[in-house]
Amino acid sequence: MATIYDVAALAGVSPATVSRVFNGRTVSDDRAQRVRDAAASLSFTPNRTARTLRRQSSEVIALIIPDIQNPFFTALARGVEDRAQSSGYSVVLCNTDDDPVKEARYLQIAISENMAGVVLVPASDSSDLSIMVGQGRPVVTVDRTTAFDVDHVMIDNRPAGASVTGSLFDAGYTRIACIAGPESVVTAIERAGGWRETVESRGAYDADPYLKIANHRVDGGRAAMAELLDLPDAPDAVVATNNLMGVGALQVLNERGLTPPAFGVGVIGGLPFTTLSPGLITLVHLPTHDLGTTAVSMLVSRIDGATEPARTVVLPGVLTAATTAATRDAD
Amino acid sequence: MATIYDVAALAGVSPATVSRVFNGRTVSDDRAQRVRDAAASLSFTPNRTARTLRRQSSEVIALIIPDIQNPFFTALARGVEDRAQSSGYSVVLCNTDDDPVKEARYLQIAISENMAGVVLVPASDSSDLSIMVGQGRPVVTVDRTTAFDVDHVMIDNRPAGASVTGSLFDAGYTRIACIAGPESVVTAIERAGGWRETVESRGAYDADPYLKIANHRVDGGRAAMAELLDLPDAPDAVVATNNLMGVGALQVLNERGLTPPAFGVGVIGGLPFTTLSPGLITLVHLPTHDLGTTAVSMLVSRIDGATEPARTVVLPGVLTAATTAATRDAD
DNA sequence: CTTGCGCATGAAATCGATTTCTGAGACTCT
DNA sequence: AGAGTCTCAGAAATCGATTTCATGCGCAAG
Repeated sequence: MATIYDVAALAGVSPATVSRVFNGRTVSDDRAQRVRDAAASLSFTPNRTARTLRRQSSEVIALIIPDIQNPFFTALARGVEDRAQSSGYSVVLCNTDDDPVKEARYLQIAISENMAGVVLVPASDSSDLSIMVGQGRPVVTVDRTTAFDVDHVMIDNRPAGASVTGSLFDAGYTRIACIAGPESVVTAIERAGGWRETVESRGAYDADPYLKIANHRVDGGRAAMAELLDLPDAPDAVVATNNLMGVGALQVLNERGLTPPAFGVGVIGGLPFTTLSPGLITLVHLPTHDLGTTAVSMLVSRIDGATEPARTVVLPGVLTAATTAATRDAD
Repeated sequence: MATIYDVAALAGVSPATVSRVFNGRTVSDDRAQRVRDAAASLSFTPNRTARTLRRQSSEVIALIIPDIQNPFFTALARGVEDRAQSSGYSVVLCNTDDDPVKEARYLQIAISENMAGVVLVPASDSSDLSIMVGQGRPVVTVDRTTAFDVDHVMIDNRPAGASVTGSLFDAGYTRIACIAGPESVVTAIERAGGWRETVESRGAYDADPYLKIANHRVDGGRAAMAELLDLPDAPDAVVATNNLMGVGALQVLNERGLTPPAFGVGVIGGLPFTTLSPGLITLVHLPTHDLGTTAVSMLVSRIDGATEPARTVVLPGVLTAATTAATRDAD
C-alpha cells in the first residue's frame, strides 16, 4: 500500500505538503497538481489508522443495538447508516443481546478505537455510560432512556399505547389485554401505561389480570398470548407493545382458529414480512428510519463541538386502524 | 485516558515492560504484578488504534452484505458475530444495497483501516476483489461466487431447487412455476436450474413461460407472482428462490384467495416471522448460522497464516415438506 | 532601502502502542 | 575461572498520518 511518503517522493515534495493537499490547506497549484498525479498513479489512500491515531478521532460511529435480528432495529440501522454516510462516517454495528456485559465491552471498544461517537439503544435502564461521558465522547441514546444526561431520541410511547387501545375499543372490542416487554425497559412500561389508562377510562373491567410481561421476542409473545387465552374471562382483543411479540400472539391466535377480526389485534410497531391481508391489524407505525437519522444528526453536531445541554427529541407513531374491524358490528 | 506511559511511570518500569505484561512475554513476577496493579488503578485499556498502526492489523473483521433488512443476512451476521467473538474479533457490518460502488468503497475502507479480513457476500458476480487480493488481505466470500480465487462458503443450491420442486410434484401439484432472483447472482441461477431440471424430468409442460426473474425483495416476488397468475395456463404451485420473494408471492396469493394448500408454495430459505400455520409451506431451511461461523473459521485460519489453495465449502439445505399438502388429494 | 508581514514549504515532533536492539546479570559447562 | 547461553528489562526505532515550528522568499508599507 502506498504511503504518504511514497507520494511525496514521487511528486518531489515533502510528506507535509501531501497531507496539506488532501486536507484543504494552502498549497501552490503546480505542486498540488503534482501531488494529485502522484497519488493517482500510486492509487494512494490515506491510512485511516494513522490518521485516527494522530487526530484522536476516527470517522466511525458505533451503533449498539440489542437484537440485530429484530426488523425494528435493522430499520433503525438503515436510518443511521444513510445519515452517517452522507456526513462521511462509517457505521459499526454491534449486537448486545440485551446483555449489559456485552454492552459495556462494546462501549469500551468504542473508546479504545477512538470512535467519533456512539448511537446506543441501551440494553436496560441501568446501562453505564460513565466511560463515554467521562471521556467526553458523544453518545446519543435511542428508544430507551438511561440515568445519564445525554441526547436522546424516542417514540411518544404512552400515546402510542393509548391510541391503539382506543382504536380497538372503537372497533367494538370490550376486553382488551396487553402483552408488554420487560419492566427494565422504559419503552415497554410507557406503552403499557397508555394501554392501562385507556382501559381504566373506557373499559368495564379490571386491567391487572390482562397485562402480561414477556421478553421482547416471538416466543415471549406466544407464551403470553397462550396464558391470556386460558384466563377464565378470556379477552377478545390484545395489544402487543412491540412487533415480535405481536407476531408471536398472531401465531398462537392462528393456531387456535382465532384470526382477526374475530379477535382484535393491535401492535405497536410494523409487522415485518407479514403475509396477512393489510387492514386486519391495528398498527402504530413507528418512525424507525427517522429515529436513526435524527440520532446521527444530533451525534454529528456534538462531534462538531456543540455544547448546549442534552436534548430529547420525541417522534410520534402513526396509527392505522384495522379497516375490516368494523364488519364485526354486523355479527 | 491512561496510556501505557502512565502505567509505566506509576509502576516504575519502562513502557516496553508494560506492553510485555499484556502480550504474554517473559516478565518477572513482581514487576508484572506492579504493572497489573498500576493498570487496574488507572483503569488502563490499550489504545487499539496505536496497536493497529504498529501491528498493521486490527482485531476487526468486516462483514459486507447486500441487505441488512433481509433476515437471511442478519442470521448470517449472527453466525459471523458469534464465531468472531469467540476468536477475539469484533465485526463491522456494512450494507451495500447490491451496489458495486458501495461495495468497492467498503473494501477500500477495510484496507485503509487495516482490518484483519473480510467476509463478503458479493453484490454481483463481477465484484472486484483485486484490492484485497493484491494486498494479501484475507477474504472469504459467502453464498455468491466471484471470479476471484478465494475461500468460499456456499449453499448446495441446485439440489435445494430440485428437492423443493420434487416435493411439490410429490404432493400432487402439476404445474409448478418459479420466481428466481436476478441473473447476475449465481445462487439464483443455480436454484432455478434445480427447479428446471426437475420440471423437465417430471412435468408435462414447457418450463420457460413459468420462470420469472425478479429482484430479491418482497416487491419483486409480488410482481412476479401476479404475472404468473395472469398466465393463460396459470400454475398451481410456485417455487421462490429466496425468502423475501416467497413472502411477496404469499401476499399476492392471499389477496386472491389462493392460500396453501389450494396453491402449492415452496420457498428456499426460512419464512421469517411468519404468522402462517407451520406445515402449509414446503421449505428448504438454509444453514445461515453455520454459513457465518464457517466463513469466520476459514477467515481466521487465513489471518493466522494458512497458505493452502482456496477452499470451497458447500453446506446443504434441509427440506421440510408441507405436511398438509397431502390432504389435497382428498379434494 | 529597510523593516515587516504573509505565504508556501520542509523538518521534525507527535499520537500510543509494539518490537528490535542492546546490555547487564545469572547460570551452565568445560 | 573463562567462555558461552539465557533471561529480563530499558532505550530507541517503528507504524503513517497530522500539525507545529522554523525558514526563506516575495511583496508592500514606511
